[in-house]
Amino acid sequence: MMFSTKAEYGVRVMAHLAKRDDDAPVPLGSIAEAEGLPLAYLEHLVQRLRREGLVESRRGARGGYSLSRPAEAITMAEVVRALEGDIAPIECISADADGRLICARDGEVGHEPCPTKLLWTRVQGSIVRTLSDMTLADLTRSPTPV
Amino acid sequence: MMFSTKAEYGVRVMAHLAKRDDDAPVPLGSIAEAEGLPLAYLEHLVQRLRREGLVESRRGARGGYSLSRPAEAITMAEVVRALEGDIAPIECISADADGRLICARDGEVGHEPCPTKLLWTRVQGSIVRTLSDMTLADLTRSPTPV
DNA sequence: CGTTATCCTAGTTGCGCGGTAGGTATTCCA
DNA sequence: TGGAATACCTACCGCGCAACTAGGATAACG
Repeated sequence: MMFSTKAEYGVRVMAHLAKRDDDAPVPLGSIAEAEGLPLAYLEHLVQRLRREGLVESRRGARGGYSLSRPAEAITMAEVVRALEGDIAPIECISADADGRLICARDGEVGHEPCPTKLLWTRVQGSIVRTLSDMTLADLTRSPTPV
Repeated sequence: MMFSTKAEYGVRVMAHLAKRDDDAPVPLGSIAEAEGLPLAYLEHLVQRLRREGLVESRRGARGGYSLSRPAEAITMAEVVRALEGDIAPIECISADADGRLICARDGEVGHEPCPTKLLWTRVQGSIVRTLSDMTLADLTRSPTPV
């Protein structure tokens, strides 16, 4: 597998929130119970989502979490990136500030650019593209139209 | 990162072999030295490639490895799958014998199919598609035409 | 004030990645 | 015919990180 359970669980939490799009916050405990996931662990994940501005929290009794934007305005690329960090197929590929892809192996051995760079940048591009083309709202519009 | 160094190193070995497409086998030691990678580790990786029929070996002095097919006939999907195992974005998504994608969470909680399945199957599809559309020969045709 | 919740910091545990080590089998060449 | 040179095989290992758990502090509501 390529993404960890951070992405798996975190996406399920977001999908859960997207279904209840009334503004009332949902306590994480009820999500954990409904999804069968450990609450203490979800707390870590949802903090990442909050720091990236994808969810808002209300503390105290009758508190909980809610989406900070309508589901149509949240791309899955944002969600996954918040949970997993930068999306790169392998270690040596990363994006600089401008989003341009750089390969750590380039110029390492002295001669031409790393021949495998082409492969990994294409893979990276296709992953990011499909994640960016999909919003949270698309997840709620099941049952799965493939 | 999503793929381990198995894929990274293994692809580099294959790319190395693709450049020398004269039929003489290349000893792994020379590849390890040229690429700056540990020989003993590469031996494990190249065994996976051999068991999947992607490379052929000749033992003994003047032995080594060579591609078992022309580079144009080896897709990167085959290479990566030989090295990493089945390609799945997360644990709960896997392919059955017919290549149909199944989600381990489906029907787990009792109600509707897992709403996140749509996301992960799309990601899986896009990864496999880009890996399948590319052959080893494409890697040798650098310098990187993006 | 007590209950319900988020928030924060620290552990803990198991496992798999990224190797090493050492030996055996096979083939070429002088 | 006997080394070299190579592939092949099995076993082992250390360390980092994923996947949690624990326990408390803080805040809001009734």
